Amino acid sequence: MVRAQQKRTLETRARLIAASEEIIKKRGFEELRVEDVVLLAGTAKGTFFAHFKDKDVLMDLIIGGRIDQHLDGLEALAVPNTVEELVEALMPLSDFMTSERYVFDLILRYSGAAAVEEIGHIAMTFGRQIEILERWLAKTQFRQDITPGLQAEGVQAFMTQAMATNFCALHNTQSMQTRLMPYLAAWLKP
Amino acid sequence: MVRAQQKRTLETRARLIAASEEIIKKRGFEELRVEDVVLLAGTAKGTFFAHFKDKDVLMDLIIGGRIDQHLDGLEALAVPNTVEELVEALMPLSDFMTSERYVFDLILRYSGAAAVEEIGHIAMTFGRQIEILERWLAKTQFRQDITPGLQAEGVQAFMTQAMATNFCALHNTQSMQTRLMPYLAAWLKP
Amino acid sequence: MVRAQQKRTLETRARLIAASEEIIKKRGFEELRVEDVVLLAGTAKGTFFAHFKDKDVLMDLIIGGRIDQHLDGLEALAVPNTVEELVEALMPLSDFMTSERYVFDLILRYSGAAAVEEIGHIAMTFGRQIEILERWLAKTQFRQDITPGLQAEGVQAFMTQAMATNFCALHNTQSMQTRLMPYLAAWLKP
Amino acid sequence: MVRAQQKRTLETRARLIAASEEIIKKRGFEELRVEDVVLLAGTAKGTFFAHFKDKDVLMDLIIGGRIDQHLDGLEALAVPNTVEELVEALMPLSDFMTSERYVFDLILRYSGAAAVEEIGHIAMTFGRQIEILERWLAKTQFRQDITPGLQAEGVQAFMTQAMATNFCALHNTQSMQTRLMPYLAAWLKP
DNA sequence: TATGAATGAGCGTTCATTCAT
DNA sequence: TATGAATGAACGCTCATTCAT
Repeated sequence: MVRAQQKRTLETRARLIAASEEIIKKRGFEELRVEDVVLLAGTAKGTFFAHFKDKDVLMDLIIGGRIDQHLDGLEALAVPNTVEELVEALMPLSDFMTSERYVFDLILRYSGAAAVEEIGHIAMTFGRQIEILERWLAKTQFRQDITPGLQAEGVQAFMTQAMATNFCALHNTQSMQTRLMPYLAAWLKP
Repeated sequence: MVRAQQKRTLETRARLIAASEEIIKKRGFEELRVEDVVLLAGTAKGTFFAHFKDKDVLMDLIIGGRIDQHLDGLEALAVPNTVEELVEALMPLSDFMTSERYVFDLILRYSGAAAVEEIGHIAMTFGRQIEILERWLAKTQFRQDITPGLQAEGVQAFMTQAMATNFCALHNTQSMQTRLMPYLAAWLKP
Repeated sequence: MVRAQQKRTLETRARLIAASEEIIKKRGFEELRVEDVVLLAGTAKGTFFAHFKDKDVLMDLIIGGRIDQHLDGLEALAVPNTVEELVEALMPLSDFMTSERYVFDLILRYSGAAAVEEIGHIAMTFGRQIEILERWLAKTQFRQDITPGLQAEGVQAFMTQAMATNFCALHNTQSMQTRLMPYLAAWLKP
Repeated sequence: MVRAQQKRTLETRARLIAASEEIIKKRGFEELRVEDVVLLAGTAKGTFFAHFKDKDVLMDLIIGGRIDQHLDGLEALAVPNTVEELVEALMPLSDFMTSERYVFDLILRYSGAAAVEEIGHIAMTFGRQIEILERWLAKTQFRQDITPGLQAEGVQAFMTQAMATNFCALHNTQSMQTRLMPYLAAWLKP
């Protein structure tokens, strides 16, 4: 009973998400329209808003999912032993986060939640990213004077800084790696 | 004639800005509506757009102006000799930048310009802030292994990180100082 | 078994009605939402519609019930011998009918049914009101040139007129009595 | 300047109304959709709501206009000297008011305004109708014991009563005239 | 410059009602 | 009977921006 209904609910939800992914693949995140999603999913508009409080909740879900996939990728890697390897490892994630100005802005806005109960997918991934970096840094010989946790937060800070400059005409002539490297070298040097 | 017209033009512009400031004081940046501005300024809507390419230009102008005032304040200070003093000095600026989520988001978005000719007030203040920090750091004994410029960028990155966590329910139990201090201590330690 | 099920059915129905009355008491007729009713009654939405063809049937039931209570009150009274007494007697009913614009509109709409088999509670009360008035008027010396039935319909027409003006800013400075009196005096004068 | 702008405004408004009339002619009042109106008028949806607070304001305007046309027709007539003539004269108006259940309900709801400044077209026509009837009744020999104003209000009350029964399965076998006649005969008899 | 009506795309909402389980 | 997710057709709204005068 309950199980069957939950199944239908989950199916509808999956259809909405699948339709969204489809549209994003074709036209990008910024071009996603609720109208198009329900049309493609074959549901009513009201159904969309019964599943997602608003469009941003869906975006948070999908973008958070993508980031999580990248974090899965990171966890599958061997622990990087050099700053070069660290930067290299972070590139796919950074590429996704800067793939669209719209995406980057949305990530920044949702990276922190005003209330604990409002913490969404994207905010969670920020915590998870710190944990991964922390685990890595605990195993490296980079720096021993500060905790791996603090080191991890620093890496995140510099990564954000480097990504932000990606959208800036003054700096984006260099590749993300080239921008990120000196920061991390200076931050992590023993 | 020309002089008279220029005078009138400048007066209109000043009225629009004054009206905006008035509204911001009462209701905050996010609640500013062009409609209300022109109503209070006693002009037509079109006049607003004859003076400012779009609403964001006005925002950039006002927020950039506020940041500049804080930077003036920084320049009036003695060069900070400890991380504590540095953090202390940066607090008023950081307080303003985090006064509203809307303001913080807008600052981040405008901290870099997509095109060089589009560089606005806020983007300029980021450059200016780096210069001030660079000058300070050149005179301190914090760290000698990397350039003051790189050190300055790191301070900015950590400040952004600390400000972002301000809007996050998980971290904002601590004061900005408490959050910023460990970053800068670790980043600037000789 | 059948008996037991019927009992449960009646209980569910009673719970739905009780929940509705509760909500109406707190928020008024217009604010009643099926959603809230089933929530308070602890049933599913579908259950509501298993008991009432649509929301209006419930409204018709409740409002009709209230009107019937007022008609019971009328029947308990001595036959009014003057127009003043007649108006006085009708006040409680008129007060209820004009308690909410929404209620008045709904009563008007349901005072007649498009099909004979659709005649609901409210429509029945209109018939009953006519009968009561007719009985009264048959016993009075008001007017002998037209039938008590026609007199009754006229009283109803004027009562509606007076109630309608209750919602009109131009007329509602006077009390319902003051508005209704001249009509009935002129209509019933021998 | 002002004149020119007013002209454009009036033209747009006229286009919206004309489009609405067109749609009403084809599909009736109840089937009018804002979406269709702006499509046919060639304006943006926002323009509609800039001219009319909501759809009901437009309806009030159009229905009020139609009623006014009928009242113009009444004023062009010779003063009716018999109840038959009076009823006959009122038929076109009554026919329009009962042409759609939707229209009749809307008229009833808007016949009185909660606030003086909210008085709309329909409410005005009710006042105007009273004035016309009053003028007529002042010239007739119907009844001399009550004022023409009171007589007029009675006529309106009975007309409403007769129209309401039009939508009622129990009464609408008779024509409006047949229903209205006895009321007015009894009400206006000298 | 100044005017202000018009634009316009899309979001979010509403909520009684239906229907498959 | 009971369930509750899904429906669906508008409506209303937002509000920065444009453009003809």
